[in-house]
Amino acid sequence: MKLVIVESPTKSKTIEKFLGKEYKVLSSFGHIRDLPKSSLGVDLEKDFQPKYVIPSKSRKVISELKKESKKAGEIILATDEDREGEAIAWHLSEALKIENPKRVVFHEITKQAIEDAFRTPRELDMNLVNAQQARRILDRIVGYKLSPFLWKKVAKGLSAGRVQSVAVRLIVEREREREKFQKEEYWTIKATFLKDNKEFESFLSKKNGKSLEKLEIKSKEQAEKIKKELEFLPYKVSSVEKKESVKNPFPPFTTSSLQQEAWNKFRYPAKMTMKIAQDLYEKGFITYHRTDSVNLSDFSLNSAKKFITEAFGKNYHSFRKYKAKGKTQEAHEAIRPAYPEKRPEDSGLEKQHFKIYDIIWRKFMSSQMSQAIFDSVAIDISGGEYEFRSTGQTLKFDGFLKVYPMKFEETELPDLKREDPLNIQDILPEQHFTQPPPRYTEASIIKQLEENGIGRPSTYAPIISTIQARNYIEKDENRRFKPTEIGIVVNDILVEHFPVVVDIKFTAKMENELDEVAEGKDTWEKTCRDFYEPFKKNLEEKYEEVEKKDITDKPTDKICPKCGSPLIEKLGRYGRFYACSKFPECKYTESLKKDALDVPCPKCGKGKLAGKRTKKGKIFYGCNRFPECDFALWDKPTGEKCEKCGSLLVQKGKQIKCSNKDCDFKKK
DNA sequence: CAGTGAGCGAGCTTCCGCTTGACTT
Repeated sequence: MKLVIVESPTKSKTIEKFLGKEYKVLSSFGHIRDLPKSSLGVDLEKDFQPKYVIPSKSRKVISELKKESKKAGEIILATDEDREGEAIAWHLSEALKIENPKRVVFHEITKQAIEDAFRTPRELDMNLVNAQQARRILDRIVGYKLSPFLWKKVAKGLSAGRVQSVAVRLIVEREREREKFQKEEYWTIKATFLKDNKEFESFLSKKNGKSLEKLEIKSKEQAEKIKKELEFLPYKVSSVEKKESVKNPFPPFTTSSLQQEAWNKFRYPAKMTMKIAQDLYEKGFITYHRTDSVNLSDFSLNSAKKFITEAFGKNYHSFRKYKAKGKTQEAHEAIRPAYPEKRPEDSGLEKQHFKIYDIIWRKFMSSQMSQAIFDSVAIDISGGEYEFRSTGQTLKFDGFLKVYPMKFEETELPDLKREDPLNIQDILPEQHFTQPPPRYTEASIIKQLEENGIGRPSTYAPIISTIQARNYIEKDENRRFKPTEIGIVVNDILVEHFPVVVDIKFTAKMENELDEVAEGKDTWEKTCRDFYEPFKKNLEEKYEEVEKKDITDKPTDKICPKCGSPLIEKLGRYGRFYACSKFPECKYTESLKKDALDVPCPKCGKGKLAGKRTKKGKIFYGCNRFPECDFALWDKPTGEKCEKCGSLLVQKGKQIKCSNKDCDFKKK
């Protein structure tokens, strides 16, 4: 018997089918060894020697694998062909004490590819393993050295890391841009012209042959003055430009683009999308859902061709290969339907699962289709020193849009020729204001991180959860991210005192060095040393330099009701609170009541409801006289009362409903 | 994932990346 070990149980099931009876395929369920959770686990005196432990969760897996490996005549490690996959293989060989592990990698889960791969096993690539170790150790040092610094200088329980701190930084910086932003008024001038009893729209575009800048018309007066000038001018067509324009289809999904589209189309949080994708993957509907690759297997390309040709005709099909921009560690395919001929409507899937499968199927199928073709026309109309421009487009050939519908405007312009005279019908000045850059959404922050190479497919969703759990950021009323006060304070400390680590380019620089290690041009120890030596020196200085009080404390003129000493305003993990200046002798604290709603408690009538947090960080609304009154709700009360039963109404998502479980009252 | 909590400073917290599961002393 030959034992094959892969990292995922679903992968093990599928490849077992392709291998003969003499193979047994088992799964490691991801990494099986790691640095210990409760200590640094890196010997800084001995060249960063890591101490690996087997977490309790992996204990059972390992003992099972050990048992089987003793029976096996040969052990083959078939984890993914990337840094992490190579490291898992190495950890397995160490933990299971495998003498001469055979390492096998394949890019595609087909009989042919797997058989080929098994005919050409190689040895473990220790350079690649060492690049992973360097990555792991650097992340551990950054996280486990910076976090305690924050505990000491700001508040306990805080955290910092190569990835999360940059994510928070982006959100804080965006907020600052918004605060700094001064909106500017500007005007555009829209006109309607008439030709053969057909009206069409046009926008003022030039004056004296010079393009009008966006902010050139600044006020109503200015706009009205131009309007007056425009009213009595003679107009004629000065140019007609007709051409074809094309729109190409999009590449198939990666984890990141799937998460973005699921948010943009359905407002699904990344975590939810991943849960649904996991189900679809386990049930065999889609390929692996944690990937940064846009590659497609030959099998899938042929299936797509067959499907498209049969369903829509040959002219709708077009072979397309996609390449990821930038660096990727391509161990998988893009996310695509496992069996492209299985159309969403025939899948038997429902609701959320249907919606996610549907966009995966459409994105994949359309990626192999022809471009859409538009007839577009641009018409310039001159009058005196002014010029208007009208643009129109009509769809000539839908191509991939047949499967992947997109909103676009179709406007048909009348058939005009140069020198045609025109009458102006209506002149409409329109007021606009420049807009501040928008707050990040789950979709746009993931996009931004990915573009900077920060985080991996398996971590985008957890990153978003972590920085919310730490209370660094929160969602506003439009489910967009804004930083909290503690988030801003922590970010500013990191940016001021540890600029190297929270540099947006830090990850990219690290990746370059890891590549050197992977290519054997550099050692992992040197990579760690080059980072750690200056980091250590800086950290020591900052422990001296930075004063906690300066960051968290503000004096107040309030007096402690318990002992009469002054109260101080302090900043904790969950925001500001008042505390007695005589702490620890007097432990009096008081909430700042910023989060109290203007909703009286329906139980005691004396208190008000206030937003609070459970120990796990989940928000609920409870009476501010707790513990004397224990009234609490999960959903945010609106302040109104139910028409049916008189209980409080609450906001649940978009819906307003009654908080009384036995009452079915709903609104909107 | 089906129930909610009073301490935030004083003590065991924290990283990133791979993968699913849930008795263990």
